[in-house]
Amino acid sequence: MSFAEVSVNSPVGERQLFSYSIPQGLRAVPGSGVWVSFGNRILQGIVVEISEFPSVESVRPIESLIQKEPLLSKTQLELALWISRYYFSPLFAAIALFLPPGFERQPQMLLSPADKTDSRPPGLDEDQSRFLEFIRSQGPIRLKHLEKKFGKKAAGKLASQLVNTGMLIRTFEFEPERVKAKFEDIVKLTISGPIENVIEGLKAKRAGRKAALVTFLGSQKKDVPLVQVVQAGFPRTLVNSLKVQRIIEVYPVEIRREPIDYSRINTSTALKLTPAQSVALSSITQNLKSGKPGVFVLHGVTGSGKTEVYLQALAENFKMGKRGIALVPEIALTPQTIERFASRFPHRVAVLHSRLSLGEQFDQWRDIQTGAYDVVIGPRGALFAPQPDLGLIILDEEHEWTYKQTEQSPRYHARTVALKLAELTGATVVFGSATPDVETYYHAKTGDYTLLELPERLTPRPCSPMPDIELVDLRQELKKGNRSMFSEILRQAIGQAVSQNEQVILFFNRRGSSTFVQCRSCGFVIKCKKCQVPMSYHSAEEALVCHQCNSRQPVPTSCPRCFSSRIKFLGIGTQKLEEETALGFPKARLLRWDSDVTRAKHSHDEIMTKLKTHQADILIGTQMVAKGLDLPQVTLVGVVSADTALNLPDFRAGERTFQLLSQVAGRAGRGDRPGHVIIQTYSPEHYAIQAVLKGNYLAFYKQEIAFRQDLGEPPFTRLVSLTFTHTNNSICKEEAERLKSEFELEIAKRGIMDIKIIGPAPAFIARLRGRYRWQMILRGKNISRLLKDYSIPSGWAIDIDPVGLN
DNA sequence: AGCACGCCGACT
DNA sequence: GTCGGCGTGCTC
Repeated sequence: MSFAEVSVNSPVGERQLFSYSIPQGLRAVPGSGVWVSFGNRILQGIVVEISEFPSVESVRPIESLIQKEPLLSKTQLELALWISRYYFSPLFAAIALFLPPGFERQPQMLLSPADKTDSRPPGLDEDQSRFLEFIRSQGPIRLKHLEKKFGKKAAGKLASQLVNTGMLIRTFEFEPERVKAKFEDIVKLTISGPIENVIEGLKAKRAGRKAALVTFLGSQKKDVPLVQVVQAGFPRTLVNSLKVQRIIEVYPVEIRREPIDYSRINTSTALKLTPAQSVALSSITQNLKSGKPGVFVLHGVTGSGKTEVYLQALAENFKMGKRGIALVPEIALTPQTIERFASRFPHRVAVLHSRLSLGEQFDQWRDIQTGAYDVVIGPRGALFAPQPDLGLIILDEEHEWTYKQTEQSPRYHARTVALKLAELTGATVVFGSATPDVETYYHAKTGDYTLLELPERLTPRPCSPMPDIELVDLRQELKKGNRSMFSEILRQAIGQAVSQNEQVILFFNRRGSSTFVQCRSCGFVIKCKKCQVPMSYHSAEEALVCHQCNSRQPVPTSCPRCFSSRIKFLGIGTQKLEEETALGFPKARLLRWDSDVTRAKHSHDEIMTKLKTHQADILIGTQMVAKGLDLPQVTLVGVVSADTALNLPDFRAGERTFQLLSQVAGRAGRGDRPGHVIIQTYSPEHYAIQAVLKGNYLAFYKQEIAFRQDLGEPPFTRLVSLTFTHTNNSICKEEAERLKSEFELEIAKRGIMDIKIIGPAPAFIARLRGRYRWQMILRGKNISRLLKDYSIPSGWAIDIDPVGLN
């Protein structure tokens, strides 16, 4: 007798596995999806292991298998267990990453009347009677519907009262299956002997249309889908009557919903590589051949041909009978990349992302599992595709923060998980970027990863060198009395570009823009005296708050450094920028692009089309415009204020600024006219901005890594962020402080030396959806020693190796 | 999540 | 005295 240890789809706190007996004849193996009873409900679960002895005395049996084949492979299960341990996430949440799209189904409570009689039992109050009568008139009904009619709280209460008195019966049912395989009817001729005989026979019976249909079918090389038959003008009834006559047969065939439209894509072949590309490719290929895991950092500026290296490495990988996964930061912004993959490997590229219909996702997933695709491309979640024989994992633009999942547990980083997956499968990993993450580059420098450099920009057109970049010191502009958002230089450049029928991008970083306070005369930013982090303005309190130590100070009326009274919140948004641009350049056609605009589903494509067909002259936008736009007619990029990202209370602010500005700069001069970039800033001397000016990653890296070492930030330490949320601010604060002292006690008890607790303080996003948020950061080399065997109290969200401000 | 158990305030 | 508020703990 053996038992199944099952991870159930229910928030079960500390307990991760539950033992169930395996009924005779039921083939449950690790990875099997099962239905199990749990409390009074039936839930989905995944068998994690088979054990000789159950963990408790009395166990219940597995109800049934969800499907015959296991849903997770051994490797996937192992990776899920690792993710759950490393990121302190519930096991099922980690397992769910690997499940087919639409798999998860929640149980729903169903209420039905206990008897058919219309008897009115005594002792019911008005609400109860009304509730009961309603259900009796409707028949069995979902609690969800009743909640809509009676209110969530009232419905739940009335339901349990009436169940307890025996008036109602409570059962559970599952949401209907959300996706199914799609079938298509195919028409097939089933005649023996020469087709002419049949046609003649039909004609003799004056069945001209039937004869025509048979002729049509006979003229086709293959069996014909019913839709095509109907399209050709043969009515369905005609097909049916031929079917009755046994002249044809209609059979269903499962069809693939394929998201890539190949009708618009031309096949491409491998390009000739530059010497640097060849070196990079051959060292990746060598590793592929060795079958050992290896990690490469492909560092190359925009346009240096990283994608070509990916494509040829994938081709080498296929030659060895292996498959690959290629991750991109955001699918919506990388249609060109997908097209390049699809044109090189026609019908061998799968895409997986949430914008596909569930049906498309499901079909892609299943076809990937059967080995139909040589490469899967998608955002971070594509890493969990059931790609067999994995040999190569690519992360394009590996520095992008979208690779970190932040909103939902497990808060994993695709880069970290990719390394673990490679370790388990023996796959080769390639991290590509023009501005590698400082931590990644550090590992490359110290020899943990292999560094591959692509120094030169490929110049297919005779004159498209790197754009020239110009800094504008906004303090000087103010001295000259220019208070507008445009410096004189930028204003002139925009005017000139527009008059020459060229396109302009104005980049404006809105995030956190209204939270810090800066002197517009000398550029001084008010920072916390203890933490040296920019302080955030809180309008509710009329105060400046440090988001690291929670210290406060009043909003000053004059600059503490130069005593100017022009001290301001930098609270300008894209809308205001749009207004000012419209006023300054009345003839130019403007287009605004930020998250407010692109929330609508197809607006992205609309904007791209408008830009490509030059229906707009000036594009105004936030971070989105920095990525992946390949617009040859853009000659000028203006960065309205480079300082917003620089002044976020985050140690990665400098890195973020460097990455963003480098990316934005790369948008200019992609056509045959040279590009020009103008960056407006109050801190022109800042090393991150200076490095952008010189286009020198290494200079930035050296400075940044020195700072990280001095301040004891990653990669020299590790961070863990803990956030507690509550509707009541003081309860929230209290709990945060309670956990801090608990940690301090634990640190002392375990004798750990090098952990620093930062905070607790209100999180950068101090209030979200009506709930207050308090945060504390653990920083140190040995955080795992503290968190090992430590159970995080409920209500806390834990983020291991956090990125950005949350 | 759902549900039971259990302990304190406003009612017959 | 009781009904019911929601805090805590359990589900193989």
